[in-house]
Amino acid sequence: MSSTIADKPGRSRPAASADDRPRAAERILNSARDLFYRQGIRAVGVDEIVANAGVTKPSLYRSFSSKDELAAAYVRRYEVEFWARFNGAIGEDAADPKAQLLDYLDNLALRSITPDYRGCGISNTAIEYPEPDHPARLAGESHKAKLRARLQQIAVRMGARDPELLGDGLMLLIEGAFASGQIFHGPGPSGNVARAARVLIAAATA
Amino acid sequence: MSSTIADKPGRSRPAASADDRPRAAERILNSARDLFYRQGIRAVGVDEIVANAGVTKPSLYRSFSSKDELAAAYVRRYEVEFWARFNGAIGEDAADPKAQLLDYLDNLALRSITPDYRGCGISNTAIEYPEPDHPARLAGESHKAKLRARLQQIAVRMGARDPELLGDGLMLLIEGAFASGQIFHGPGPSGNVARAARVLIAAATA
DNA sequence: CAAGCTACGTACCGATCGGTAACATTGTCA
DNA sequence: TGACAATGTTACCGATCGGTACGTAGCTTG
Repeated sequence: MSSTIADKPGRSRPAASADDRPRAAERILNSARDLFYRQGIRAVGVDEIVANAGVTKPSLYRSFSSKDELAAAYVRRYEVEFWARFNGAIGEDAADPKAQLLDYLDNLALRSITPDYRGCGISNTAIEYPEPDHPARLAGESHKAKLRARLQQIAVRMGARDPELLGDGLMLLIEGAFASGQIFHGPGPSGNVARAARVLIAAATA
Repeated sequence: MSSTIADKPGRSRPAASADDRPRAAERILNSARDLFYRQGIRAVGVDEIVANAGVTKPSLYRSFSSKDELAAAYVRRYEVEFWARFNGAIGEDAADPKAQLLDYLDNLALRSITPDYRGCGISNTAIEYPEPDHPARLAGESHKAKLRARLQQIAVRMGARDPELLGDGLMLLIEGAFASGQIFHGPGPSGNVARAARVLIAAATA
């Protein structure tokens, strides 16, 4: 996958040390994931990342060529987690895509009204980095294009008259929940994302 | 309004110079508005702001106590511009709130698919500053609460059966357009925001 | 054992960050 | 003319930024 992360070195197990604690690169990416998601990428310095990971700075730059590349690795990893959750709720061969999508949205609604909710790490990253050639943004754009296509495909399987319109409507609701979920304190508009989607789906498939 | 900005000093016109060029505080806020919106707040240094404004750093700190306060002033100013646009499309006493809201959304759809679209400066700011007591975030949260209430009020006037649900659905679509409009390159999901809203409104008022 | 390699740490770099102190200049008004 | 408000000028501060040169511990293999 990502050539940025050191994979099997010479032969057999290198096993960093006698203990089986994860290798530096993985600890760094774990640390970056938490800090980037919670505070934003620009708000977190590389010193904080390595301190939180229990490693030192050169270890970071041996596995990642720059902070920008680490941010891109963070986005790619976030995408894996996203699809795990999404596909966990909505199987590719779902018998009832509508019910499964609404399951996902119910879950999103619940998460989005928790106090420390921070929305989608990928959307947030794209907002932090408008430069069109930033590696993290490029990874994020590719992910969002996949999600849009996937929602359109689900709309087809739900029998929508205009699948592009329904897919985009669902995409807007989801992105809206990502954003407003981290702006409102108590239960905000994102708490109604599943209900709004239900209305949209019903109207689009009636 | 904002006590951060120097307002009428002694009496009559102070008029900084013989020329009628805007005062330093206003030039700085103009400069910050453009740079913050286009690049994000954390990405822009105060040196760049003052250079772009044609003033010097001490002038900035005479009118704004910190960069964070300047960011808050930027949000408040952005809010004024937002309501000018919104209320320009949707009068408080609109005869046909549905048509006027769809007008606004048509316009939003058009803007959101332009190449350099950067979404809502206030949403972006809230995403950049998750700290709950940051002055710019506080100003942004207050604005979004007002917008939510306004959309709910419009939903009432449209005769929605469940105005909170319709208002929140519209809010999610709008925030979704803000976000995805700056993620997708060509025409993305945000291009369908007005159509999706039309479907939602029709179903909610049928 | 000694070479060689991998994985890591110590210490440091120049640049930039937000912010300030002290003083000079200009225009307005009384 | 003299006080005042507003801005510019210059130089500086400590902190933090992303990034790196270089040394070293420990395992593996001849």
